[in-house]
Amino acid sequence: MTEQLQRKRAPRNTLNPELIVRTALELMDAEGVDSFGMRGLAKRLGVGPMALYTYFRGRDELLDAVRDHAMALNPIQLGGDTWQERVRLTCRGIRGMMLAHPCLVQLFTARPLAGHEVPHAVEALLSMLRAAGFDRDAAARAYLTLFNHVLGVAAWEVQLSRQLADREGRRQLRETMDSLSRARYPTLVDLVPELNRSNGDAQYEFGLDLLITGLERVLAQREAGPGAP
Amino acid sequence: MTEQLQRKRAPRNTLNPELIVRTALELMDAEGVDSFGMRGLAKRLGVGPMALYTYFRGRDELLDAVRDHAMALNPIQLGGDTWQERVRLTCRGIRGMMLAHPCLVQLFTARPLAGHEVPHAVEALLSMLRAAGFDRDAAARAYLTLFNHVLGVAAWEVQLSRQLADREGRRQLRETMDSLSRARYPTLVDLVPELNRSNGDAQYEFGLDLLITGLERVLAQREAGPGAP
DNA sequence: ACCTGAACACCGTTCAAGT
DNA sequence: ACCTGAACACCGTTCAAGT
Repeated sequence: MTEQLQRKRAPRNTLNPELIVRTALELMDAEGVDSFGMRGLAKRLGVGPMALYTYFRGRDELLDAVRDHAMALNPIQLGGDTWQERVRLTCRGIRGMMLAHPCLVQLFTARPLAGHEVPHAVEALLSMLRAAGFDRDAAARAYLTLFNHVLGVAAWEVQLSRQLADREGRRQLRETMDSLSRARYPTLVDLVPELNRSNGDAQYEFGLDLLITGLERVLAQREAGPGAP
Repeated sequence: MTEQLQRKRAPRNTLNPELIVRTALELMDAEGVDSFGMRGLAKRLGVGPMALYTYFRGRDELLDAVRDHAMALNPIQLGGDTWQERVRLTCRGIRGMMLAHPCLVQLFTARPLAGHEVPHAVEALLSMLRAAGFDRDAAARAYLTLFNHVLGVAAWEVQLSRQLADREGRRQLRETMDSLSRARYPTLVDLVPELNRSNGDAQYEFGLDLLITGLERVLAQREAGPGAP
């Protein structure tokens, strides 16, 4: 046995950036970004808290590294014949990325576009919108709207599933629903089943359909614009 | 002078729930929810940290109270002739509420619909969608999509303005923009001005127009649906 | 009831030190 | 270079106590 070498303290070269990032990603996906801490990560890795600071300047830098790593794991694939299909496929890729690693939605909302992996998806969306005929402003705004929808639906899903994960969360949710006054909020109380049942995929597709329909109209008006009154 | 009474310690009945909530709201709007702490609030109020626990069970309960209070300050007004106008006006009301108190967007994303003020806006949107002719599922999904858009655009705005507030944030943002490779991301680099200039109101209106256009089509298809192939 | 003070169990991070 | 240990300046919250 090599017990003597691994025993007790001073475990040599057990750490490296990738191992740290991978373990941090696991912890964040499991417990959420808020619950993630340097000390907890260090304990999980079997080292002292300060060992991590050899590889990362601090918590924020580690968060960025985790986000880039998670995004690189699920590269979005491009394709599609029409611009509608291309937009759908890219958005679906971004959505898949976020669902594969739920902590991504929190990391996105916490910090704006930093890091090196975000621009890839952005470039893809912007270029296909421009190629479809949207002008500079419309392309920028369309991209922001689309990304916002993907992020928002994923955030809702992740948060809901996290809340439903433990007893206390379920109790709290049920209490909120039960406390709604049917006299004051008849429509809301009536639609509680639909609001809860509204699972991620259906909700995502519904909103994306609305946006693409709207974008088609923007494009049609722009093409007919200069010629018509 | 009444110096003797107010001096040093034991300041009698200086605290009450409303004062606490109002002060907490100010702090959150100014510094952000993450930076807000019970100890800082207590110091601001000139009391010990534990004085707050006489009125609120803990930090989370106080956050909920602050959200309810902020929402009650800007009640959304209803009106409009067509369902499109009604939806626009209600969404604009929700947006105004969030812009008046930026911490609201963080409080919304942190916890789902708890509290007593959220349901009012939800009921308003759901009932006008139902009255417009949307079925139960479509009304629920349309509401979620609309609310998500309003929340997302506001969150983007708030976060950006907070980042632009201090020197370090501006430097970091500029660094991110400058580090983008024009060779890899030509469209993105080209549209950086449009993406940054894309201010809140224009971005908000753009996305809302897309959604309403999409909803009009859903409604048209539903009305023509049972009769047409 | 209303507020205080000390204390507990946490944080992220700095500093000096070990190998 | 790579990791440790003690320590600092923070948290939210519990507990016992004061008035």
